[in-house]
Amino acid sequence: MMSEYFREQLKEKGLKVTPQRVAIYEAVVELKNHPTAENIIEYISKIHPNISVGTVYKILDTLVEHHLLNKVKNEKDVMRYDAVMKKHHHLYCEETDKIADFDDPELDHIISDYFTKKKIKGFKIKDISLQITGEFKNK
Amino acid sequence: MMSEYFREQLKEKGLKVTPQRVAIYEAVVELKNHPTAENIIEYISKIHPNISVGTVYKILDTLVEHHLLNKVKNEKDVMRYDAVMKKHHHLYCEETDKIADFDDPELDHIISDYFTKKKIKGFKIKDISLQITGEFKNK
DNA sequence: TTTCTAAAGGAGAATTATTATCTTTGCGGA
DNA sequence: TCCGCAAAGATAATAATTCTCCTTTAGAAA
Ligand SMILES: [Mn+2]
Ligand SMILES: [Mn+2]
Ligand SMILES: [Zn+2]
Ligand SMILES: [Zn+2]
Repeated sequence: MMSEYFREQLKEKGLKVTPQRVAIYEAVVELKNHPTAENIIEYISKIHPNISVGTVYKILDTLVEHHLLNKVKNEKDVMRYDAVMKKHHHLYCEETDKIADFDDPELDHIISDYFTKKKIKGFKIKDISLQITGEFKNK
Repeated sequence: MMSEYFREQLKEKGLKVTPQRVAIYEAVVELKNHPTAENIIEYISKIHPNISVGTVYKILDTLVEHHLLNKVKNEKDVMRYDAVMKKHHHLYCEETDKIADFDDPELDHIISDYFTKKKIKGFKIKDISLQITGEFKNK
């Protein structure tokens, strides 16, 4: 089972392993395209028909707080979630609302190199992420 | 008056020049830190005590649509606005919710160079922006 | 195993940000 | 100056999220 690691993580952080937490985490992993709370509810409603909307939000918050999930910025008024915890960038398609992961160590190296040489005065950088907007070519 | 340009722009785009539009635009320019609709309402309520909340949102939308303002992404559930239309990046402070502009043509050049050489398969890039999180050093 | 209890879930109300509707106002062309 | 339509105002509606309060349950302890 691929959620063994997740269960372990919950325990390590002193959080209870509940079927709801596991289902939500698995949903975020399964649902590509950085799902919304609504996407997650729809997805797991087959297994957990009675899961409460408030519970989903609460669990998402808890998991983000404990670094088991990430929130993904976007210009819409809906938060989206990501199970990929490794630092990475995002490709945004404005037309389709698709968000894809983009990982490029070479580029990261170039950028972090640049900022070790050229500091931003008055600002201590913790993290840099690229938002690449454009469109996915179908075919 | 510094909003002459703005008035001109409204006319060019066939939009009426109203005191509310001017006030909102000036508020976004004046209020540094990429204000929210609420910030804007508070700011202009001295001059326009009766401005309607819905009007503020509608005007902000209109101005964004006509490229006279920009929306700024952030992880909170409130949209923020920017009068700086030139492409630029943002410095985010998680602690204080401050968002500052960051402009660096040299860096932009390096990045766009990188992507002319190394394409992302299946994706047509329209724009790249950096989100730099960290903290502002107070003095 | 059974018991206990704090943590977590469920139901639904409340809140927040935003959008929509509908009426009134006023910008700006003629 | 007049007029029509775009835009503003008031307020209701919606959407996403959070809160409250009560019930359930994970998991530690007995
Ligand atoms: Mn909202
Ligand atoms: Mn919201
Ligand atoms: Zn991602
Ligand atoms: Zn800006």
